[in-house]
Amino acid sequence: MSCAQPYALQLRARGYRMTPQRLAILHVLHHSGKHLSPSEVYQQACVELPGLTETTVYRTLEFLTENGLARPAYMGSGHLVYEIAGHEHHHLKCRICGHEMEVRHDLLKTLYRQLESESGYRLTDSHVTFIGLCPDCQKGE
Amino acid sequence: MSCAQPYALQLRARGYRMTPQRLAILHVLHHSGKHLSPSEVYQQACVELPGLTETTVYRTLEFLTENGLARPAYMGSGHLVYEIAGHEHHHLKCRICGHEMEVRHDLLKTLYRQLESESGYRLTDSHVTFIGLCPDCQKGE
DNA sequence: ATTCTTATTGCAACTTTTTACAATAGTATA
DNA sequence: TATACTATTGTAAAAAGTTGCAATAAGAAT
Ligand SMILES: [Mn+2]
Ligand SMILES: [Mn+2]
Ligand SMILES: [Zn+2]
Ligand SMILES: [Zn+2]
Repeated sequence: MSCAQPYALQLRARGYRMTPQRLAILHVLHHSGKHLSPSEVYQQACVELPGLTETTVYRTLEFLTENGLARPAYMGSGHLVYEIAGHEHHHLKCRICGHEMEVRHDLLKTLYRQLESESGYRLTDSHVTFIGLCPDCQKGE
Repeated sequence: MSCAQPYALQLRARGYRMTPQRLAILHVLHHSGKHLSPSEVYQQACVELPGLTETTVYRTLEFLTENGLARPAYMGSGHLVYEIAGHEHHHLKCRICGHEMEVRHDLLKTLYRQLESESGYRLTDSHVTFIGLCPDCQKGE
């Protein structure tokens, strides 16, 4: 529960409240380190906070996303997964074995600048997942 | 219905069948040109083919995706939308007004090569959506 | 034209996700 | 510490999306 303080402050600064539900969900995301589906978040957070509902989990994940504490990732499974918002990164996933690796955001910096100057948009966010064949799975082709 | 021939051939070459359901759905995607949700596809295709079911629409959109005739896009709404698979492109969307524009795939070519050499993966696909503020919406900031 | 194989569909049941609204409970203020 | 304000939650119902299976029909073979 020691991870709570900074999150509480961030929320309060924006006029929102820290609640046992948000705390439990943040705790799960913070200590898991992995990508979790809403259902996985629900199951794990329920242990810490019995009575938590799935509705609240969905709402909270969206809320945390909007406030920069969580990040959704569309990994091609057709369903969103979530992770705690630490360093900004993207994903590269093997379409055969499912192996995932992170893509540093600075690899996209040049592209970002190029896009901004071409389009006139100011980029603030992106959903980026690359899919391919990992070195192992390329051998079996 | 004149758009059907090439699609039918592509499917048959892979051992699959062309059906009135697939034809109606392809027809909708082909002539819409826009991104459509499964529900929009269902409603429009139903006009051409009464009796079509939503189950079939979901299954067909996934089938067409796997076979390269349709492409899903995750536009940040939390729901997938689909479009006919023409030229390869990505998307840039304004988080305020929702305005969308296309991003040419060749802008990502350099990044693709860099990623492949860094990771050892062979890239085959990607889900890429950029989000930001369009020129108009930047003024109101 | 008829038969055969099996890919594809519709149906019904199920799971996942969203929504509306009244009850609850953070937190600021006195 | 008690009070007031309203953000947040749980409940129940609806909507969106998935799955298993028996019936159907596309297309190849005869
Ligand atoms: Mn990640
Ligand atoms: Mn598009
Ligand atoms: Zn692999
Ligand atoms: Zn805009």
